[in-house]
Amino acid sequence: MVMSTKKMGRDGAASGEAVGDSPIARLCVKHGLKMTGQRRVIARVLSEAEDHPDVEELYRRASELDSRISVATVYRTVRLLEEKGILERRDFGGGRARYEASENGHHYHLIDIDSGNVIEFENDELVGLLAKIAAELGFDLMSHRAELFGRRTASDRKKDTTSGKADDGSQSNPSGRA
Amino acid sequence: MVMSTKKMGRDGAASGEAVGDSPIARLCVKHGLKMTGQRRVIARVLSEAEDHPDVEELYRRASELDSRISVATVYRTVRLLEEKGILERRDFGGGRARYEASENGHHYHLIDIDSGNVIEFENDELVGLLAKIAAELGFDLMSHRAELFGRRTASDRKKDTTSGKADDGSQSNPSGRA
DNA sequence: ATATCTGCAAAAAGTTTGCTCTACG
DNA sequence: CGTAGAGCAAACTTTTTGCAGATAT
Repeated sequence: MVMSTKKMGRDGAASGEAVGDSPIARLCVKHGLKMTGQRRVIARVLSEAEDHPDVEELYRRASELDSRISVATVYRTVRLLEEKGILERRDFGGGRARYEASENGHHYHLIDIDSGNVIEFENDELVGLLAKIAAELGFDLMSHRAELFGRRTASDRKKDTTSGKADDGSQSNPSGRA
Repeated sequence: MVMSTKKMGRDGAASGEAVGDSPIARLCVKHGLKMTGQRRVIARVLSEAEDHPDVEELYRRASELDSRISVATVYRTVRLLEEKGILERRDFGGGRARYEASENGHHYHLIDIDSGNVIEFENDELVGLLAKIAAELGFDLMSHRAELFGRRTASDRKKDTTSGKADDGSQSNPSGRA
C-alpha cells in the first residue's frame, strides 16, 4: 500500500498559450475541447488542487486568477470534464459534490472522523478483492469506490500532534451533516 | 460471501398500538422518541422496504398508508432516525439521498450500471482487509462503505434474461446524471 | 400539562438553463 | 465566419425552517 504523493503542476511560465497549459488543460485539448480562457483557468485550478474542492471553492480559486468567471461556467465545466472522464465527482456527505482529477489515479479515501482530514491511499489487494467479488456475482467490475471512516489509534496519535486539518475542499464536515 | 436475504416484517395485526409496531418503530421507542401516527407509518414503510428508497418514494409509500403525512415530516423523520443511528443514508448518485435501515446489517452494494439494479452482498474478507488498511494508516476503522459499479459478464448474462430492474427506490440512474 | 411534533408554505442551498453576446478555431 | 462557450438571471430540485395548531407521554 502506498499513500499518494500528489505532485502539483507548478505554474508555467506564461509564455505563449499552450506551453503554460496545465496537465488538465492539455487533457482537454486532447479530448478536442475548445480551450477558452475560463476553461484554461479552471483546468489549472483543478490541476493544482491537492484536495477535493466543491464547485463553490473551485469558483473562488478560479476567480482569484481571473475575476471574469461565473459559477455557471464552473458548473458547466466540471460537468463536461466529468463526462470526458477527466474529472471525478465525489460525495463525502454534506450535500455538495466535490471533484478531483482522474489522472491522480485510482485511490481510496480514509476520512478522519474527528478532524475531517481525508487521507488518500492506494491498495492493489483491495482492487483485486473487489474485482473477485464482482466476478463471483457475475459482473465485470467497471468502477468502484470505498471510503473508510476512522479514528486515529491511541498509539498513533501520540506520535505527532499535527492536530490541524489538511484536506478540506472548502468545508469539512466529518459526519456530513451540520 | 453471502448475498443478503432480507426478511421484511409482514404487516402486523393492527390490534392495539404497540403490538402492531414495526421493528423500526420499536427501535424508535427504545431511543425514547415520541411515537406519533406519522412516525409509526414511516417506520413501518422503512421496515418493509427491501430497497433503498429516497424521500420522495418514502413519502409516496407512507401516503398510501396514511394520506395525512407531509414531505416535511418525512424529511424530519429520516434525519432524526439517521441521527439516532437507526437509518443510514446512501448516495448512489442522482442527487437524492436514499435510505435503508441500519438493522439490515453491514453490507455492500454492487450497482449494475446498465439496469440500475442494486445488489447487496456481505463479505468478511473485505471487512478484514479494510480494517487492516486502516490500521496500517494508524486508524481504527469506525465505519466504511464500498460500492462497486459493474456490468454483467457475457457468460452470466445469457443464463437468464430477467432484464428488468429489481431494486429501485423510485429512480435508478446508473451514471448518476441524466 | 407541556414539550415535542406536524402541516403548510415560504426560504434555502445547490445546480441547471434560456438567451444574447463573445470568442475560439 | 460560424458554431460552441460565457455571463446573467431566472428556473428547478431537493431539503430545511418558522409558525400556529395538534398530540404523545
